[in-house]
Amino acid sequence: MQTIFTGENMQINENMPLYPMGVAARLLDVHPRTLRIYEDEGLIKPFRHGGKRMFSQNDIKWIQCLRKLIHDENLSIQGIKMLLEYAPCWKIKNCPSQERINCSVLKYKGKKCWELTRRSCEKSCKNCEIYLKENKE
Amino acid sequence: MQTIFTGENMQINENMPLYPMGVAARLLDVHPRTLRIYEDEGLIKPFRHGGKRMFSQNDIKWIQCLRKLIHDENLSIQGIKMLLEYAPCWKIKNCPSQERINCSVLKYKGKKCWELTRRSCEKSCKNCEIYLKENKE
DNA sequence: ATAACTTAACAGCTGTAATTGTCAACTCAC
DNA sequence: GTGAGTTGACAATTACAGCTGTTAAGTTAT
Repeated sequence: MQTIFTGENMQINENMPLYPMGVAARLLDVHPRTLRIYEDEGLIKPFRHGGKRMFSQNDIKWIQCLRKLIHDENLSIQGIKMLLEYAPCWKIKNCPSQERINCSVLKYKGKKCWELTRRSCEKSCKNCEIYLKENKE
Repeated sequence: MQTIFTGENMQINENMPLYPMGVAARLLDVHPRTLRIYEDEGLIKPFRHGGKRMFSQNDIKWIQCLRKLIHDENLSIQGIKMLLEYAPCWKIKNCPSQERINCSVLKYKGKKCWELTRRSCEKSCKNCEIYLKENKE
């Protein structure tokens, strides 16, 4: 059984590309088509393994946020795209603090954080005010 | 013939409450109901003369912007409301400069400028970078 | 007191954005 | 080379936000 992880002693984290399209769609209870549309719109940027999309746990959580914005907050996709040019996602969503803890997207600072390479994002978040606040105790 | 303007030697300007509901609706080619909905949503704030709404020329122009955002840019009302918390209207619309000149909303700086009392808005706009840029020659 | 407007509050209509469905062609593991 | 799952590109469906229509009651001007 070969895995796509080639690293040695790699620890599992939220940014690893774990789920192929079908699994991600089932986890989110949406049609795979929907996820492809989100990608076309630039709202998500899953990894690619060969030609195939691979979704991380953070991708899943971000997509859950997206769907809340669309369905609970009545934002249009176009509106979300514009909002993301002015504010990072956690400001837009304004999740209650309970929910914030579960939403790891919040730990990353900057616009369109999911578009950053995970590695650089992971490094810089140590200095992120949100990250520090969430982890001070 | 009594007018609602009590001032002496008042000059006509874009912020005067000139149009009652029916006229405004006809100017904008929408149902009066629609304008009341915009107000309920907090997107416009027409003057009141007694109980009756009175719309200024700037109100009309701002509503035209609103309708473009909704119909041409596919923003939801909820999306516009959220966007206005992060950026002034002219940044959201990103009108071509030709259009900007016609849209006097652009001359006023600050969030939700149409919610400010016109008087204070008029005063502060002299220092507004946008206003200065538009009027430097 | 009449006419022409307004108001708020109900419900009904409609366009379309968001989502789903289907297809043939392809990758890849075993 | 078979099966399970993917890809992109077509179209069909559907849920609902935005808008309109209608009503009865209230102003205001003449």
